[in-house]
Amino acid sequence: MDSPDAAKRSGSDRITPRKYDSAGSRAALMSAAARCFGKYGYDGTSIRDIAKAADVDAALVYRYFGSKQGLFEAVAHHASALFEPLRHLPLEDVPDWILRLAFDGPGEDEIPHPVLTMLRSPSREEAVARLRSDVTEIFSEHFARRLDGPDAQVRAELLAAWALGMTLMRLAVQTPALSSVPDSAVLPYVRKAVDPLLRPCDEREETNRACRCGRGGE
Amino acid sequence: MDSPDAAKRSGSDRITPRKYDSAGSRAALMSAAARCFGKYGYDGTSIRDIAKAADVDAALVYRYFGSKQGLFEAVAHHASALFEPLRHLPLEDVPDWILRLAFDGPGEDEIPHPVLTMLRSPSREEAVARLRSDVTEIFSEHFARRLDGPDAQVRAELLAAWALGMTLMRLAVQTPALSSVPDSAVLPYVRKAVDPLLRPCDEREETNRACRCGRGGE
DNA sequence: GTCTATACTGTGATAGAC
DNA sequence: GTCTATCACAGTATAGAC
Repeated sequence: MDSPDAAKRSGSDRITPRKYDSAGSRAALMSAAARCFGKYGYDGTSIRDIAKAADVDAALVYRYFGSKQGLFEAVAHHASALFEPLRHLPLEDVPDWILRLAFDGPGEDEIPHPVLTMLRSPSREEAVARLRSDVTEIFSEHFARRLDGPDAQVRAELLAAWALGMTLMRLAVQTPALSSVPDSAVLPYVRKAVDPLLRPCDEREETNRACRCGRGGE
Repeated sequence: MDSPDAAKRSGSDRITPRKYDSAGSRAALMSAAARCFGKYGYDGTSIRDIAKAADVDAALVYRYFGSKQGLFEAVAHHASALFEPLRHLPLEDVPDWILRLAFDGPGEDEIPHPVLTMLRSPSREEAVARLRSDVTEIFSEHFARRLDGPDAQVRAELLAAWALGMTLMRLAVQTPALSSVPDSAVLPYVRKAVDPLLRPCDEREETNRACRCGRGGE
């Protein structure tokens, strides 16, 4: 944790106080902060941790972001950006999109999934509240209106639950199959499991429903 | 949070250093710790927070549990206890059980869901690792062996993902419908969505389908 | 713009009085 | 068994030198 070369000096020497590159320092801080907050949560990461990971002085956090909270706000992206496409997505594309929602996110070293960051930062109540309102607005309200039949809101939230569960199994629990397998191996099952949620009831056209296994495009 | 009667004195006075009730103090600490760790995570909870919530002196934590980590270990129950019934559960009962897994857990003020506690305590790496190994052992390994057809491990983990997603939508994201509706309103949809994961392929009763996947035995 | 030094608070942990 | 006092340190944050 405190290895001698932790600072990762630029090879030779470094008497000058780094380059004078405010934009670079700012970006480095934000990148490191996103990683740390996502991995260890808000309370589990200190300003010094972030600064060290960014190879930048800790005081710069306060210069550029005012406080630890300010930095968190700056890097805790709204989850709404992830969910936005659902607004105008044809219903038949929803299963595939749900799958990508869970599988497209970066792996481990890159910028972490915003939902994971918020779940791991329960003390940032505003961030959790924002996640709740984002999910509610897009799934429970907007998308539910596009669903025919009863219990539309429940079904819409079950859809979100499905995506959330797969995401966390991959990124947080890191279960062997889901975190290693390509999304193509999961797609058919997601399609079949999500499908009943999108239809009004069970079998409205039992003959036509037949087998979607063979077809389904691609 | 700091109301004058927060201490909840036993009615009249309290000059004596509480009752001499080691078992009671111990239990109060464990109960408060479970709540706090579940709500705010390991790093978001201090020993003094727990002691105050339990109306017990903070030093007793070290007397009874040795350290903060010790207390966490004592209250961070193995998730395996929750999953254990899956081992000998008839396949047709699995959908209902999955639902109860997500809906039976206590609401908000009682002892929180162990999975939520672990997700919110990323710095207790052993706890997270134990959750992973529990899920892996019971779902990916044991239960997957009971599933016919290909991709049994993926399907078993998708089942776990489904339960995890519903649980977190209710307890962490607190989405309006799922966190208020009774489980009976969700049951039919969970049944239909989970069902395809339990069967080898697509159709269950329609035998004359032109499904290219293997045949649905049974 | 960058870094050092430091103030101040909160935290985990311990010793010892009662 | 319970509680007070306290230590050593990590944490956020600020002031100011360079």
